[in-house]
Amino acid sequence: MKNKFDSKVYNLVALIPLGKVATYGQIADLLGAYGCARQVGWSLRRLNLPSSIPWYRVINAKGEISMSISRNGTDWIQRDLLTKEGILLDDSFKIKLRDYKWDPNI
DNA sequence: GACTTGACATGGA
DNA sequence: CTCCATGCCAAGT
Repeated sequence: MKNKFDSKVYNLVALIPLGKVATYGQIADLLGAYGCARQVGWSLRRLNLPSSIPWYRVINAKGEISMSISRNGTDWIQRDLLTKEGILLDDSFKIKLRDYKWDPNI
């Protein structure tokens, strides 16, 4: 929580209802930083594990899980957590955004 | 201190 | 829907 940006990201991500997912674009937009989706991921990337934030509910616009390089192998854990929450993936390992996309209370 | 990379989004092809 | 190129901002090297 270096700046408000990070705090907002965590707060917003924490507000994502269980069984729902949000895209970086939505998070960034709600933060008022339209186009700064990368920073959203950056903030999470720095403080995800030591936090109780459901970062795994945040995915990219393609509906895929944001798995990067061997993040200690937490990439598959993310998929597992999502599946446990009822967020199933299709054959292309893509989340059905049509059904699981979070509807932010504007 | 400057350049490159990064868990992305959007628009065009 | 997928792939390429561009833009945003900050951290890492």
